[in-house]
Amino acid sequence: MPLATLAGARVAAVRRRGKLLIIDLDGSVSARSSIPRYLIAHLRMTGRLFTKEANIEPGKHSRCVFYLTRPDGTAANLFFDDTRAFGKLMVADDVILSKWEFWRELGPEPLEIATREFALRLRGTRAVKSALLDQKVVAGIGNIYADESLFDAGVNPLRAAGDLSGAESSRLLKSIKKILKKSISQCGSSIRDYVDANGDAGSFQNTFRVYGRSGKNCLKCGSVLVKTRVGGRATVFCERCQPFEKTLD
DNA sequence: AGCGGGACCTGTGGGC
DNA sequence: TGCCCACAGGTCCCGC
Repeated sequence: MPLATLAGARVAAVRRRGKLLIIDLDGSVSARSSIPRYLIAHLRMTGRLFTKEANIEPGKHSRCVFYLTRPDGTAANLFFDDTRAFGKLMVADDVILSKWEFWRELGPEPLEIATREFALRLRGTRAVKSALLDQKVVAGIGNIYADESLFDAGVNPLRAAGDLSGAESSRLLKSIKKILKKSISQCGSSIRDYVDANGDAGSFQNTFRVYGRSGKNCLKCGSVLVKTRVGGRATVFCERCQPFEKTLD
C-alpha cells in the first residue's frame, strides 16, 4: 500500500517480529480506517528508524520522513535513514500480511521456542549455521549471533543441521537465548552503522568472541580462530572448541 | 531441495 | 596522499 495512505493514522503500538519492526496504526483518514494496518520496517544492514524534532532536515541517506504530532500537540519527524538502501518499508493490512510469504513462513521467536521444537526444526543436511540464518527455521538470528551462539555452544558451524544430538541442539538453543539476551541488555551490536531508536550505539560488539576475530586467539583455548564461508556468509569459529566430530555427552 | 554465486547499494579500511 | 579492491548486521533470484 502507498505510504501516503498513512496520512492521519495514529501510532497505537510498536513491536517486533524477527528482524521486522512493526508499528501498529489506527485512526487513518482513509476509507478503510477500521482495518488494522501496520507500518513495517526491515532495517537490513544499515537502516535506522528514529525520531527527531520537527525542525530537523532529512540527511543524505534519509529515505523517508513521517511528520508526526505528539499527544501533547507538538510536532516531531520520524526518519527512515538507510545508507545502503537495502532496508524496506511497507504499509500493510492483515490481507497483505497473509499473502506475504516471508511473513507467513517466519519461524518462531528464538527467545520463546521450546527445546524440542527447536530440535525438530534443525533438519536436513545443510550446515547448521545456514539453518540458523534461515528465518523460516527461527526468526531474527543474523550472522553475528549465529557465529557467537555456535561458539558458545561449542558446535561447529559446518555440521549438518539434522545431525546434532539432542544435547547439542539443546545446548545451542541455550546459547542463542543467552547471547541474544546479553546483546539486548547491551543495546545490540554497533560495528559501524547500528544505533538504537534513541540514536545510541550498542556495546555488544565489545563482547564478540568470534565474529570479526579471525586470526586472533580463541578466548577459551587460545588456538587461532579460522575464517571460512558458510552459505556465502563470512564465518569465524574455533576448530578446537567447535570440532566437526559429534560431541559425546 | 538446496547450494553457490550474483544482485541490490554505499562506504570504509587495508594494501600497495 | 590516493587509488583499487575486498568486504560489510540481509534477503532474493537464478541456474545447476
